[in-house]
Amino acid sequence: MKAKILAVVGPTVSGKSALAIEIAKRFNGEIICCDSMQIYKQMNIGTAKPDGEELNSAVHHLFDFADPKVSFSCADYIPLAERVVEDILSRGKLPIFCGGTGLYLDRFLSGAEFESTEVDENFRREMNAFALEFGNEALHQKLREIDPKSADEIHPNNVKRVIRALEIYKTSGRTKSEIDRESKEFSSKYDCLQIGIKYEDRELLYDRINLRVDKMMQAGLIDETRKLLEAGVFEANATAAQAIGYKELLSYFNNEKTLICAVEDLKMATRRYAKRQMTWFSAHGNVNWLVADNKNIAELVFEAEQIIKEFI
RNA sequence: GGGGGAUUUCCCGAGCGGCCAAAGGGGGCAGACUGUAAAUCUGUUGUCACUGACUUCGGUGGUCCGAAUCCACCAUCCCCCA
Repeated sequence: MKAKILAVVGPTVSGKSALAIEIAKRFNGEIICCDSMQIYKQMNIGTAKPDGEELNSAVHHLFDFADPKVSFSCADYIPLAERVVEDILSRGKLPIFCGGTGLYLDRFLSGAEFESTEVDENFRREMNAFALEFGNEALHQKLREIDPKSADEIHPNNVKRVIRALEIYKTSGRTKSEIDRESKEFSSKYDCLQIGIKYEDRELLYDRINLRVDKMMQAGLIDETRKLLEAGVFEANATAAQAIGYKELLSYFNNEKTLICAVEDLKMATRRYAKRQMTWFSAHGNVNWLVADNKNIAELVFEAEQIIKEFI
């Protein structure tokens, strides 16, 4: 019998955090961050991290602990999440993943053991230079020679992925497609019920995004960005520097854009992100969708409760 | 009052007689995603009965076998001279 766990997923701004807290209260649960950006310290406003009051209303794990200057990846996340889940289960509580980073959850639930394929920054730089000089197709051809299956699956223009596939071969001596195939043989140690929040009316979701961004600005996103800038987060080229919110405001600091334009960019980037998340979640995992249009939190909680009761 | 330049598909912007439903970019929409994922990449974007037809390039009328492209007038905007 596999241990039962929960995950609250969905696009940004859909109300996952609030729902997860209510579920935690009702089912003796503890929340685990499944968001690639809320894990970082010093990034509170821009990542819409749960605030003090929310953090007090349920136990939260893996939020606000990583140094934004240090690169953190999915690979780092998995073992940490594993440890936290086991800890929560050992205390007889219900682990509840909450967050919009579909890849992290997906990789965690796959149960696959990770190969010790390392990151090789020099190799990445070298390959990038190669692609710049000889073209994306030439780089892709290199991949085709060692791993035709991956070459078929990765578009030549997706240089980042092509390089990663090459890097896997270089550091592990095995091809990406081989490792992928083996990883499929693993199955999850957990029985995870995924609850998703979605808005059928896109306008509604986009209105929420715009409102949230305006609130972030009022709450001091500019100052928070300035502090990250001064701390050198953006030069570090770390994962945290990719976070939506800060990088858009950078063009304002550099006098490339007016503040109004930068904020518009931020809203747009958030909308696109939300769309990518919806695409991901509708294609991965078995999500039980709750339609949030015109519903208040109490109604959503009630619907979620029904589904969870049946699951548990 | 006189002279010059503009007006293109949701936006910016190429085109300057046929190969134009109209380059390119942005945005929109859809999708992919297995150790960088709030990242990266792909497709699509006038309408339809969609290997073809129809309507579009400020407006109206011309020239021509044929016009977004040439001419005339009108409208709006910009610049220069007074």
